[in-house]
Amino acid sequence: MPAARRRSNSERRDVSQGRILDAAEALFAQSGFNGVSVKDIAGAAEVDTSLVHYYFGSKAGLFTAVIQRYAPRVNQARMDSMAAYARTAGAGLDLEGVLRAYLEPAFRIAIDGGESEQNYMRLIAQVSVAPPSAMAGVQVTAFDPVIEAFIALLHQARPAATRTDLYWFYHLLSGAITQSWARTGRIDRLSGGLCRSDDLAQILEETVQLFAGYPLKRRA
Amino acid sequence: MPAARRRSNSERRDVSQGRILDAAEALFAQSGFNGVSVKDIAGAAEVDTSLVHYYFGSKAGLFTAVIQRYAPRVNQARMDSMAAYARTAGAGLDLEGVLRAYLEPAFRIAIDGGESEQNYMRLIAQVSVAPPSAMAGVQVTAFDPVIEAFIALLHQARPAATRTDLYWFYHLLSGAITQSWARTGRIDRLSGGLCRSDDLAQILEETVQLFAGYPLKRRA
DNA sequence: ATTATCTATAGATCTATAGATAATGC
DNA sequence: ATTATCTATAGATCTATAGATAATGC
Repeated sequence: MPAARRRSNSERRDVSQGRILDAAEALFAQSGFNGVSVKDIAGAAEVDTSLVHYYFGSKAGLFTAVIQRYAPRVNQARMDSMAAYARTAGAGLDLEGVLRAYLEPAFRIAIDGGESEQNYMRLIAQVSVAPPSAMAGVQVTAFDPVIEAFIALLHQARPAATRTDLYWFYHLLSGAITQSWARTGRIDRLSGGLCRSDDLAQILEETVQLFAGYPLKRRA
Repeated sequence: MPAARRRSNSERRDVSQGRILDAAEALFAQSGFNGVSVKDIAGAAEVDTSLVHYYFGSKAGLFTAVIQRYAPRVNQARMDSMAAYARTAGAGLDLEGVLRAYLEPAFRIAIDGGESEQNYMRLIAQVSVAPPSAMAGVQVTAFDPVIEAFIALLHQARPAATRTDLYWFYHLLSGAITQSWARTGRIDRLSGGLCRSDDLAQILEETVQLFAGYPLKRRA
């Protein structure tokens, strides 16, 4: 039996913060901001309650830290994917390609990632439909710049569409995605098992096919 | 000044229950089940806290009562609308018509109704994406039978589609609707005011147009 | 006599902090 | 010396109920 290894302060810090963030992410995703206590989170993370306040200041601060943890990774993956597609497709850029370039990275992170990434997506889904007051007043604006880039690409794929069209299109698309991230099991129950809400690869295809069919052009 | 009118017990009961349900609906929609206290609700309803327990037993019981209040009205309106459409359209039944027959009634209730109806829709939206544990364990199954009827009509409009196709279609549609009921103001901010998330009449049109364009037929 | 409403409070829980202790840092 | 962790607790708040009072019912 080896002697207990000496851990540096930054190691201890990282480990504790990571445990707290993982536990908070899972519990917030499961029960919402107000459905979980700091004590619950500390218990799940196997640290003391006071340590949560030591590192994150307040419960709201912890919530914000959870939300912000993977945002840069998701944003970067989307930006890279859209840039790569725009480059390869050139003038042949189309709606299906743009949709796939935007949607695929986040789905890939959820599919390839572990529970943590999936809890994160579920949490983002809830925050997306909740009024700010329900979730510690956290507005999710971290993804906004990437959405602007996505809208710009959509415009290239459908030059005749108005900006209003494009934003409504995004509104409906984001709703469909939110529903999928949430993984409530509702469609499993309704369909009698034909569809599985955790089959993200399938959902990605369904989403692309449905939304790629839209003319995105103002009716008379 | 007239003498204080004598109110019957059933009147007093209805008034108090109604005030409590209205207040609960508004506050739950704004802050979620766990973001609101019974005291908050009683205060907004201008009744005593203990009256809430007298009429609804528990906070969870009140939440369930709120959810169930308008469900029959929404269900009945949808069933009537779909039956009427199936009758008039006959063999000429198409996807756009089916979508409109299913979607229009709930939108109409929200558009023609007051704040209460709109708060209700917002609450349904949140419950739809929340795991059961986040919302007093309330699963929304009240609408399930009507969804089955909708799926059956969809099948008539797209006979070649598989049941799996139809359920995925419903999954994505319900996400879009949920996002719209939630009225988060997000699309208003993103679009710089071009789109308004409380313009339900417009959203109904956008939703019908987008989803009616889908071939709903298995790809190769 | 029954139903609706109010008063008062039990008992649990929650967020947050002050201050002590135990590690690592250098 | 500084940073991480633990102990103990303040002070607020929360759900729920027991029991009293004030209405209506008949």
